[in-house]
Amino acid sequence: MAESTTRIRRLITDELGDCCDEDVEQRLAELQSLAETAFGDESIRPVFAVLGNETRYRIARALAVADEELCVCELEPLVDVSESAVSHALSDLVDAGLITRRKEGNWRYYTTTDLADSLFETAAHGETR
Amino acid sequence: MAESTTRIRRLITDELGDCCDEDVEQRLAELQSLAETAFGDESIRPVFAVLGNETRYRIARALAVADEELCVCELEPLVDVSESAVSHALSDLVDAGLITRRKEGNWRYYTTTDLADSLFETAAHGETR
DNA sequence: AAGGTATCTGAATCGCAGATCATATAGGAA
DNA sequence: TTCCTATATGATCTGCGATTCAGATACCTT
Repeated sequence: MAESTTRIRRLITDELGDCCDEDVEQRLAELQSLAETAFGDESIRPVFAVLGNETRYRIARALAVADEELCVCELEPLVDVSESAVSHALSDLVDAGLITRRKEGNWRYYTTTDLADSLFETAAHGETR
Repeated sequence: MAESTTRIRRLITDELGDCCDEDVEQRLAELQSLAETAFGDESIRPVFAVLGNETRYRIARALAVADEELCVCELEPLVDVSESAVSHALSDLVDAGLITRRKEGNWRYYTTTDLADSLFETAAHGETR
């Protein structure tokens, strides 16, 4: 603790020309409050992690681009992994809230959720609004 | 090839009641075209992968929430890893286009790009527009 | 110049994520 | 029921990613 604040103190000194203990306390308190705001809900992080994998990304992208539901056997030729891997990937995507599953007989039809669609759209042009 | 189309053929038969070779060819061509559209630009995937890691996610979130630039020594207390790990994480975030670096003397100031801000915003309410 | 500071970078380690294989489940047809 | 099909799940293994350590770099002060 004592050691961890020395850089912060020097930083404040550089920025303001001077620095007292109170300044350090205040900056640390600000950072603490920042952390609470920023890390309060980390439920979105797994969504990014799921889309970071090539197999899952490709499946999600294919479902987003397709204007219809696709079933497993249609997705399999699009990625270069086993059928089992596709199934695992689909489960992960469903768990992350990025796609939905619909059963019909032996076939399972998948499509993207609004979350996935909006993330891809945002990522595509990279601007807010 | 011959074996990989049998499920597709059965699927089309189930869906349309009948299926000829031409139907299979057409569906496969559609999937091929879908793949080209969906996978044409995968430059965004690393962005998701970068944000999937807790350390990098937290740093990016902190910078997004802060209404000012932050330097490394202010970010370090927010994550529970070594200073070196923070530096690695920052490099990865810069490479992904999620944050920018500004030098000032010995201090490096970081802030988020529009891409990061819009991705967090989109992820937050999970809808397009 | 020399010494100190903040940060970065490369090498090495280690744990976990992502793949496959084998098996389980569930629905349909006979 | 029994057999086949499509998909899911569990176990296992292996390569890669995330971290740390050690050293390098760049900037400032004296």
